[in-house]
Amino acid sequence: MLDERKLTVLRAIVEDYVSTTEPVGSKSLVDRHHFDVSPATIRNDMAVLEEQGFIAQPHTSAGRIPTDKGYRLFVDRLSGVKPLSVAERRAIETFLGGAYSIDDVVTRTVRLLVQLTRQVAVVQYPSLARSSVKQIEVVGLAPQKLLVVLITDTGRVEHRTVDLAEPWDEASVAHVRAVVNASLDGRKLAEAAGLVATLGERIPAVDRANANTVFTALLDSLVERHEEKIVFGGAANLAAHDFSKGLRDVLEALEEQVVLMRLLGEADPAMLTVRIGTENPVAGLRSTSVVTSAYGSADQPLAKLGVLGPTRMDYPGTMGAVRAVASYVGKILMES
Amino acid sequence: MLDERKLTVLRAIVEDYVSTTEPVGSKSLVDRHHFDVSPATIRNDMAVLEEQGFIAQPHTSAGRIPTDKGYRLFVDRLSGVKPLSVAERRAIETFLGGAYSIDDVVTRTVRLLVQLTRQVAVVQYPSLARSSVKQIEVVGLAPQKLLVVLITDTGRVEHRTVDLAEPWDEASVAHVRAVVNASLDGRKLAEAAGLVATLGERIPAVDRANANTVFTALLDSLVERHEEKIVFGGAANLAAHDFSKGLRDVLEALEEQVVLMRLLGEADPAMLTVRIGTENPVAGLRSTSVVTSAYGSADQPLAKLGVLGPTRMDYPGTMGAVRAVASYVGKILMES
DNA sequence: AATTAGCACTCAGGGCGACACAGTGCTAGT
DNA sequence: ACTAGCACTGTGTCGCCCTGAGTGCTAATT
Repeated sequence: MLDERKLTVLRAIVEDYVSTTEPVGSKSLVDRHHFDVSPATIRNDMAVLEEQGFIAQPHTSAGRIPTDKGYRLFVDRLSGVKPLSVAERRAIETFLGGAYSIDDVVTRTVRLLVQLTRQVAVVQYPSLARSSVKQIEVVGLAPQKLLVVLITDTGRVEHRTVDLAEPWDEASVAHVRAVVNASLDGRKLAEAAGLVATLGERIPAVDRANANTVFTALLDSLVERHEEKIVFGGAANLAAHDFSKGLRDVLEALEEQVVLMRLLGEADPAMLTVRIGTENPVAGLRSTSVVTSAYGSADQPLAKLGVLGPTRMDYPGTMGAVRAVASYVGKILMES
Repeated sequence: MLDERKLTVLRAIVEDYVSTTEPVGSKSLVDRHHFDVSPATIRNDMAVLEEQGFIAQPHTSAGRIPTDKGYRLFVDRLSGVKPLSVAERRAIETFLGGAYSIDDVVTRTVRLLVQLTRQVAVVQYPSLARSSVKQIEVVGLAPQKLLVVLITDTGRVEHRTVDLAEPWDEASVAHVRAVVNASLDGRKLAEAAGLVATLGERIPAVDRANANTVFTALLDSLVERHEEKIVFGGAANLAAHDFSKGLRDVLEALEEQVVLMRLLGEADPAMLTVRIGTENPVAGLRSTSVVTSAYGSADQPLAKLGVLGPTRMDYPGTMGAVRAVASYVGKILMES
């Protein structure tokens, strides 16, 4: 029922609308793309496409714009992923290569995606699930204040300050430090978290209270849901497209960690996923599309990242950028 | 030349305009505020105020709106700082009290200010200028990769991953660690930074190359301009006010660290400062006002924070919130 | 059966005039 | 020094017309 030409028409409509932002009519369609048929024929095709719900007209005498369903078909069957230019790939490589810590990798990735797509970038911190305890430091800061530092073999550093009920003394702290390092060194974080509870008994009764406070903080660091730490950037690009009223909602959504979680969370971890307009799980983002991908190795994804923009976006280009960046970020983080 | 009543009129205009968003006329002015004179008299006053540049009319037959100069006078002489309610103060205290690390303090502060003022909050990370080296860790992550961790006595933790030219061995790393800790422990960061250059000679020639790479990373952590790390939040609140075209510029400015630096940097560190509209150093923010304050102790400010909103903002309220939050944040951070 | 030409139809957008209205500035009077 | 009264001015809005883009339909053509 949708022959070859109708699909081509749909593709043309999507492409034109994305680049011009204006409803596209039969006439301009045959002009810009060298169709061998007359506008009237195209109109018939468009009527069918509209009936099927792939395109719609804002008002009677206007051209057509793609519906979410139309974009969906476009993404699924009518377009591929546009590979980046060699120059772009190289730029990504050198830019990300210069990162000197996880936080730096994440913020650079955001900037990179913003730059590449001129839209909003969303990047989730890499999961600590596969990390192991490398070293734990316990340092006295003040008479009743300690700092607990957790270092993982993946180069992550987590820390907590701890307020104690009673003053600490050097020997006890050293002992606590020795105990935790001896028991937890080399363990996976999850594993280590399980062991924390058993550590109390190795501490002399007098120091037990303080030690437990330390253990609590440590446990906190070990189980912290890093997946929930998500950063975004490029909000200024939203203002360019005229969300008019919706902008408020979009910005609000972006500032809610929980919302961002859902946004990335429900995407298939194995591949590039595209969520178009109303397909979106978040109410405030019904007028936007999101392209997401996991990064890390294929079988062991570390976390996700993505790009958000108006449903009228350059899907092939955005997908290309997201895929490339995800791939490089994964590489950078895995080689440690 | 500006008698008592004229000032009162100006105050009334500012207050009304801030709350209604609409130009205010002589009639509504005498209605809402119980002036004992007729609208005509007020009109004369307004004519004078306009002549002096404190108010303006968008078009001939509209009411008046305050100019930047008018807001300036309002802030300087016609209004005070509105203290927060007891409930609000308590909320601040408990909310910030729950923070468990510097990063946490900063992000909570942003959220707090956003909540309190319903505008955009900007918070600068506390300076490390007064911190001293507490401990330095050097940990091997991979054959040619190390992690350098710097812990300060103020509970800050900075880290860098280092890629080496040649593989490391345990003994050398231990030696490097011992050397840096022995030489730098207890030093102010600036001081320590100066000493790093002298450390090379204490390392055996064979390890010199690797050690220098470590030193570079360490130096980097020591001198990193933390003042330049600035976080903001509440962008959604911008959409509420109708910046129309300006919004783009404002968002762009907010995403530029450098711009934020200038924004906070040029404010008087000793007290609450208000920068109104065109007084603003940043071009894109000419339609906004910024209320900033330093936090930390009075003589030793740690950094600055502030709130940004449309020139038409509730100055007394915003100033109250900024002052209160700055005070509490300072308290939290200084008690360590 | 598919395509095309021709034509009537619809609707957003822009320009125009009329009107109401809010708010002003001025003048003359208290 | 204040006020009442009044003429004046510019915005916003409503209705109107017109234009132009783009459509859908029908009848003719391949």
